[in-house]
Amino acid sequence: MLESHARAGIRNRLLHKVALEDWDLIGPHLEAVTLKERQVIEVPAKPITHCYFLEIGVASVVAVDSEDHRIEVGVIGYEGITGVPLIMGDSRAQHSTYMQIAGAGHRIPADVLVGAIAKSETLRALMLKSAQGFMIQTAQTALANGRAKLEQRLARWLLMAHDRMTTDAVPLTHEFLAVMLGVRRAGVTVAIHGFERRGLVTTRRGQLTIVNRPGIEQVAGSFYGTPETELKRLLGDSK
Amino acid sequence: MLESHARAGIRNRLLHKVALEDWDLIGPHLEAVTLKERQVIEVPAKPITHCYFLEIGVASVVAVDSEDHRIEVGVIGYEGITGVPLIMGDSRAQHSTYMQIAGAGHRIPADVLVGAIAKSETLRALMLKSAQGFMIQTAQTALANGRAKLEQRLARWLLMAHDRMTTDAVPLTHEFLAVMLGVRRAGVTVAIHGFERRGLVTTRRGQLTIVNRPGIEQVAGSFYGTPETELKRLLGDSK
DNA sequence: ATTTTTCAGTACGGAAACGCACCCATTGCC
DNA sequence: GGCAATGGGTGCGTTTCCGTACTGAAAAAT
Repeated sequence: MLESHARAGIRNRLLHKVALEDWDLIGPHLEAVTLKERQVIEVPAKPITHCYFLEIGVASVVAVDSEDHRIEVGVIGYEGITGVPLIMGDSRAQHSTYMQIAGAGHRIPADVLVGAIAKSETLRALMLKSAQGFMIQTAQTALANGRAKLEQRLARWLLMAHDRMTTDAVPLTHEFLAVMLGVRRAGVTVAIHGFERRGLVTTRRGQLTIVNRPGIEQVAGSFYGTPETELKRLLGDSK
Repeated sequence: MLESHARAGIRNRLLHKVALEDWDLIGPHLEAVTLKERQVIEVPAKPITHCYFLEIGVASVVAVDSEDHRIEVGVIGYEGITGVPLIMGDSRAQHSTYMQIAGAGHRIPADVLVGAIAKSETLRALMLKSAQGFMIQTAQTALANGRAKLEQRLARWLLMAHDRMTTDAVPLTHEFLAVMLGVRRAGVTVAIHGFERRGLVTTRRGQLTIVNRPGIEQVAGSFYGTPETELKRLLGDSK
């Protein structure tokens, strides 16, 4: 549980934006948690038990179909909340959600959040805008998947992860990057080499460090940026 | 405006599900409209003026970026409503929305719908579930764009359009199919030939007729079906 | 310290789709 | 009926990425 005065230490942008009047609905029910790499947060078709306000780390939302095709449809970090379907009135997870980069945050029981959203119009509006932000991200992912080259998609992903991290070191294997982008592992390896050669990143086994972010942004081009800009608009760019 | 007793003639599934108690918020404000091919419904970054409950026809929601890359992220027909961002508390359109297949329906002024959603919890829940359904569709599109072959994506699109049509004739040029799928026009032409050779469709200039739907479903495989199943679950399969 | 596992590097043939470009057929228009 | 515009068919070289698979290096396990 999180005391009212503890709000100052909150890094999660969404929690930050919870109105003072709404805080009693949320704050007392938050449970601080640490989240390991690959820790499962939601399983497709299973009820959502908790929603996570991340402080640190990156969660990956991955769509899976009946033939086991899978691809990431969005990432969630300190800017948002997991369990979007819950906000939409659906108690079940549609996608697989798990920590891609270990972190920490606060979680709230699903039923508490649902109740809070039902009670407070302002809280509901906030959550809905966050969900809308995620929707935009998913749409942009659809665009990138359909039209961007592997290299551009990789750049986009690195930038989105970087936005949600406090260091430049991305602790991920090529294998996992490949799963998220829906491409071959070897394809990722080759693309990273290209980045390395151009001085955009450095690599170590199981880790990649962002060296030249503007350079990566240039590679991603217009495939990166829209969801980020739109989220700022939705949640207000003030602070 | 639509009289209360006229509800029986409504084909739109969402309107159908509007509770009797909520009907006064909606019904009196509906305006019957016919919608031509390519008629614009929403323009990116512009305010949404009306939401459309389609009866007939198919609307296409297309994501566009600053470098003019574009791809369809979802379709809307008699099962839903346009203007999803409005339901999420956002007054501006994120994507380009226009009629892909001409039709008709009822529209409601944006502010009226927003007001109605604010007033009625049940109406809000209904609209949110519809939005959630669209979100699932977008996620599935991201999956298909990333992992499916052109042929599978084409099959998927045809099935989704067919679901929303009353005939088997899809009045579309290869050019437009190509835009929606984010591929070359010539690529669509070749893929359609393949379908034709296998007796799945027949074609005429500017038109394609679905002959063997099960065959097309087989081509699409698991890339088709999830959003459809989930929408049924969300809106209840009763009736 | 040795074994086992995981991860990254690399290669190669092939499939899928692209960019471009040209031509013909159908349709709409004056 | 003749002309312009639109839509469809086709070809070709090229790019991108896949499937598969083998290897060595680094890390983890015993």
